[in-house]
Formats: sequence, C-alpha cells, structure tokens
Amino acid sequence: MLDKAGLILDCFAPERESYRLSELCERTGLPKPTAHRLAADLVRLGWLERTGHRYRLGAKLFELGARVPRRRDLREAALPFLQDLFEATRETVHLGVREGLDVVYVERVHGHDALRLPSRIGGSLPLSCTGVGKALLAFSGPELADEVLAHPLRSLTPRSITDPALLRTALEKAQVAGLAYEEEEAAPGVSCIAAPVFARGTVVAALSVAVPRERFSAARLAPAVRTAALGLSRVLRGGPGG
Amino acid sequence: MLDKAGLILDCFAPERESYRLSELCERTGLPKPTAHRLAADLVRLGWLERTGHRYRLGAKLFELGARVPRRRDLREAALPFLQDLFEATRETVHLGVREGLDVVYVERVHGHDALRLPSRIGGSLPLSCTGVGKALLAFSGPELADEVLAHPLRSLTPRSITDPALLRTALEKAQVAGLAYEEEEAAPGVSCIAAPVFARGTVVAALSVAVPRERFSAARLAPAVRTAALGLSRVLRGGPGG
DNA sequence: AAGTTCGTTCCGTGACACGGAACAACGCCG
DNA sequence: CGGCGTTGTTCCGTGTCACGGAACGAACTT
Repeated sequence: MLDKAGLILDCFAPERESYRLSELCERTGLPKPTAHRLAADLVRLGWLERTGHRYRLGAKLFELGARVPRRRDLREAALPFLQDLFEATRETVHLGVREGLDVVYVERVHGHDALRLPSRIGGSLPLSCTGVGKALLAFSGPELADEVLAHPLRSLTPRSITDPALLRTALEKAQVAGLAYEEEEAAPGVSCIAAPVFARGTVVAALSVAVPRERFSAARLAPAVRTAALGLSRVLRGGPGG
Repeated sequence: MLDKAGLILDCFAPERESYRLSELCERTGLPKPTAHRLAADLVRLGWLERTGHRYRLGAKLFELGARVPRRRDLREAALPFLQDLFEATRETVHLGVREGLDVVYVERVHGHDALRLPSRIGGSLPLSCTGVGKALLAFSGPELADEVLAHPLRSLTPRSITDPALLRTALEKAQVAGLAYEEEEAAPGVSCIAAPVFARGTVVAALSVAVPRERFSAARLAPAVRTAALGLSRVLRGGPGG
C-alpha cells in the first residue's frame, strides 16, 4: 500500500507535470479503482494536488523535501560559494551529488539568460555525460568507474561519450588537472567545467559552470570553479559527507 | 496506513533532524510495533534513512519535492531577480508564498555572512511576524486579514506584533507604500523590507531583504526590492498563480 | 544483580485495502 | 441523433495484510 503510493509518486519523475488517472494506471500497472482511491488519499494528505481530472505533485512534498538534512545542509553550506562563482563568471552554476550511477542536482544558480539544459534540481542524469558527474566519477575511487564502465554508457546528445576507453582517459585527465570537462555531451551547444568537493577526504559533491560553447574559455573559468570548490571543501572539513 | 506514514513524516517538521523510534511513537501516538514496521517500509522506499537507531528524512523526498511544479516554476522564474536583488544589496534575500495563515519560504539567497533567521526553505512562519508574510497579507484582500486577526497573533520575538490594531495599521501603510516593513519581529536584531509579487492581478508571492538592524536603510533597500518584485511580476504575467 | 528503557519479533484477529463489475459522463465519428 | 470508445466514479463481497498486545533481548543506569 505504501509501495503503491510510491509507484504513483514515482510516475512524476520526468518533466511531465500532470497526469490523468488513466495515465497513472498504465504507468504503475495499478487497477483503476485502486489508483483512484490511492490518489484521493494522497490528495487528502497534500502530497498530490488535483485540478479537474489532472493530478500533480503537491506542495506538502516540497516542504518535506526541503527539510531533508543531507541535502539541506550541503546546499546551505554551498550557496555562498555558488554565489561567488556565479558573480565571477555570470554563467549557470550547478551543485550535484552522486546517487548510485547518477548525478542528482542539489542547486542551480543562473541569471536571466538561463540555458536550456537537461539538469534540474532534484533531477538525475548519467554520471558519464555531465561535468558534475565526471568530477564525481574521477575522484570517487576506481571501483565506481569500473562499475559505470561495466554497463553500456548512456548518452544525452550525439556527442555524449559512449566509448569506455575515451571516458577512461577523460577521467585520468580530470584526476591530474583537478577539473573535469564536458563538451556538448549533456546538451547541444553547451560546454561545462566542473570541480570536486571534498569532506573528510572523500568526494561529497561537485560544482560546475555551464556555458554556451562559443563563450567557453578554460582560462577564464577554471580558476573560479577551482576556488569555489576549494572554499566549500574547507567549510565542509568536519561537516557532512559519507 | 498512508495517514500513519504521513504522521511519521510530519514529525520531522522542525529543525530537529533525526529521531529515535520511541520519539516517533510518542510524537505520533502510534504503538511501537506499528511505527517500527512503518519506519522500515519508509526506509525501504527511500523516504526515510536510518543510521544506527536514528531516523531522518530520506533523499528520495528531496528529489520528489524539487519536482513539485507550483513551487519549481515559481522558483525558477524568480531566481534571476533574487540574484539581482542580492547583488544590489548583498543582503539575505527571501521568496515566499502563502499557505493558509502561514508563509512558506520557497527560496533564500545569501552570502557568506548568513544571518541567524528562523526562515528556512520549505519552512513556515506566521504571516503576521515576517516581512514576506505582511506583504502577502497586505495585498491578498481584506478577508484574509480578517481571518488572521480573528485568531490571537502568534509571536516569534518580544517585538512581534500581537496587537491587532497595530497590525491593521501596518498593513494599511504597506498598501499605500507598496512595501511591507518588519523590525525584529521574526528574529532579534534583524529588520526586513518586502514587496508583493503579482500574477494575473493577484498576489502569488512576495520577496524580501533581511538585514541586521544597524545596517538597515529603507532608502537603500526599497528601490531594489521594489524593482525585483516588479520585474518578477512582469515575467509571471500570464504564468503561475492562483 | 535488579531495574529501566529501548528496539525487535511473534502471531491471532479483524479491519480495510483490494479490484472485478457495473455505472456514469464525455468526446468522437458516421 | 445514436452508437461506440474512453475515462472517471461507485459498489460491494472477498481475502489479505496491517494491526498492536505481549513477550523477548540488548544496552544502559543505579
């Protein structure tokens, strides 16, 4: 019963924002009356909202989600550095953590000219095709890289790396440079530079700057992203992590 | 059963970040075996996390909460203006919406010198003792003000307004000025100036700048916060709201 | 060693979740 | 206008699984 409620909520994963009852049924495999009753219960709890015949995620979930300590503390500690990074570069800035073989974005700061990116707060993307993901991957130890490379590499654009050997060398380069690069592998026309964030000696997050290809300049961005990552790492020295 | 799960998750409302099983029992009124089984189920779903004998909210909830469209869209639209406002003032900036008789904070931007404030993203405070709350209250029509004034006014500090007449005149001043003020009513030593955000003719949010009392200057802050609120209102013209 | 407090497991009972079936409300097409 | 597919809603008998008292074990206190 909790599991079925979870199935329903998990339907809302992508950017589709509202669903009809019949859509929930076919995506969860639940019979109609069951989904109907469950959805009604979820609405009563404020976890779903209903307008007409469409269901969407409810405000109560936002409030609960914002209280998750692991995420909240990291975000709170990181925000000033993300601000610095944004002001220094005036480009779109990301903070992400690893969750299994994906990167989950915890914060995203941008100005009025937001890029069209697949990254969304709370959303996940493959580690192998984002800047933040590569930074996490390069500094998380060889076992993780092996595991990623054991599966076929997913891709988001035609330029996403799908060749294991190429990824392997990209990670090695990142390790020596302390920075990870990504070129139109997550979104066409957008490049990215990322740096790992450490706490107690292990990577706990990574932050990145995403910028239109034509405006990309490693010389300009590298020091800024490196500075921000080091500053955050220093603050986290004894703090969150695992 | 869903309700009981909701009870458990609602325990985590305040800033206490982790609870033991027995604490969950006494706060929910659930018998021990029931809470135990439910907590285990929630852990399995990723909605709770368990370390040793302590439970905390799980990462899955963060991801779900970040997808709530009503909040996400507003935050996304507002972020560039919050950035502008922060850069113009270099003070702590808030974005909040109304939820019943409370304000819920949707975003909060600050630099390295974060103020010690009771406001937290996803957290709620009484409308009557915060800048954002007063702005929402002053421009939401008289029925809402009447309803707030029908209850005894809650307070967060000794200087929180508890006299209905005082609040009434404060709201009237806010209405003519287009700005709401707050002086150490939410946190000692912190003052605040706030402006309403409109979409389709009704208030949908408010944003504010909070600043240490000694640094407060209406002349400096008022134009900045007004500009940001108007800019956001313009972007939202046909967008979210309700 | 005796006493608390807490987490965990067991298990018989009964409430309530379950979902097939039937119904109702639209929208579509001929 | 009438037949048809689709979708949301309600009913209700069946069976399951959530329920929680009781008992157990571990850890800590006095």
